Amino acid sequence: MKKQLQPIDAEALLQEHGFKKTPLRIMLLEVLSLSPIPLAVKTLQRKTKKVGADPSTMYRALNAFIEAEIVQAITVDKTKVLYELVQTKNHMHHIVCDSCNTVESIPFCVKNIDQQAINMSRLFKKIYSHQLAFVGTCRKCLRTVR
Amino acid sequence: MKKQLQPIDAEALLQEHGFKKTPLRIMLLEVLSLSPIPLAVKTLQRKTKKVGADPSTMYRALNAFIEAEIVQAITVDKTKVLYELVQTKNHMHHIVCDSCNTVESIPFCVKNIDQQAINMSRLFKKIYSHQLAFVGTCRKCLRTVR
DNA sequence: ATACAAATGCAAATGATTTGCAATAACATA
DNA sequence: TATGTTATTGCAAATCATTTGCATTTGTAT
Ligand SMILES: [Mn+2]
Ligand SMILES: [Mn+2]
Ligand SMILES: [Zn+2]
Ligand SMILES: [Zn+2]
Repeated sequence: MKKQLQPIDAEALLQEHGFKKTPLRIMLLEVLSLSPIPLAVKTLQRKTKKVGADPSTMYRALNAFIEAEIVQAITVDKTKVLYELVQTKNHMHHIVCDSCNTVESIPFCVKNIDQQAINMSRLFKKIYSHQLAFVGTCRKCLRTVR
Repeated sequence: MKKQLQPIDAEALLQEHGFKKTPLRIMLLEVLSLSPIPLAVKTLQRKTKKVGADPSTMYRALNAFIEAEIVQAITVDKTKVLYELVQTKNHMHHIVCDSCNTVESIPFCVKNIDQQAINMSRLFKKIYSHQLAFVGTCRKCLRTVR
């Protein structure tokens, strides 16, 4: 069965975190909540064009959300930053196409992965989180590219 | 037992890849090969100060090495890019301290992790690589910070 | 309706990385 | 060892994403 995306109650979420309910921030959270994949700033700008916000406002909103842990930035490689809502239920990992840069989020996590890492570490004795990203070539690109 | 770091034969490596043996590139590879952790550009600039290279030269060298797959860039979060030699023997994952940003490389990999990801993917049927980074607070910072 | 703080737009600053180009250094080979 | 070819370098300027200062606007509580 396919995962159903629920539009978030953006206004409620903003209120919970003490943010004012502004058009951009509301739309930002809605766009993010309706996306099955993490989105680049450029994409977010395009998708929220209707409320016409300045780039600086966009960045300020995203950083405020990250600070509040409503949103997380995932960095796939050194040139690509993507934003997604923090999903407390099931955290996500990602697969990136090395050809078209398509990103797929998958609710995947190896059990005990953190503990295994700890066991191998000299410097750490506790881990709070981890980020795992896969790189491959998506089916579409496999057809296209050679 | 502690992992022994072998200084690499930088000149041979450069030759194998058809690079000219210049002072900066030789020292860059030596510095990277002697570091137990991936290094930031600033650190590399400091550690290769003796050969006095322009930043643009440093970046050109690093990008050439990445292109040649001698070096890989790992991106821990959206503001931090680190470089390390590609270790064909045992690929690395990383643990980052959320306080002091210390990075530790660990030769750790969950078996079959790629296949498990594939099984959950709609868009991909093959994965070439993955990057896994852990975040915690290192022992030193646990003592220091509160 | 008023008052205050948060959020915004705009322009300018920042900072890391890249690029064009002329000068230089490395390397092959004569 | 001298010479020619090409990769590599330094420098300055360009680029690009992101951040910041500040005056103005907007949201919200009273
Ligand atoms: Mn996980
Ligand atoms: Mn691995
Ligand atoms: Zn693709
Ligand atoms: Zn630390």
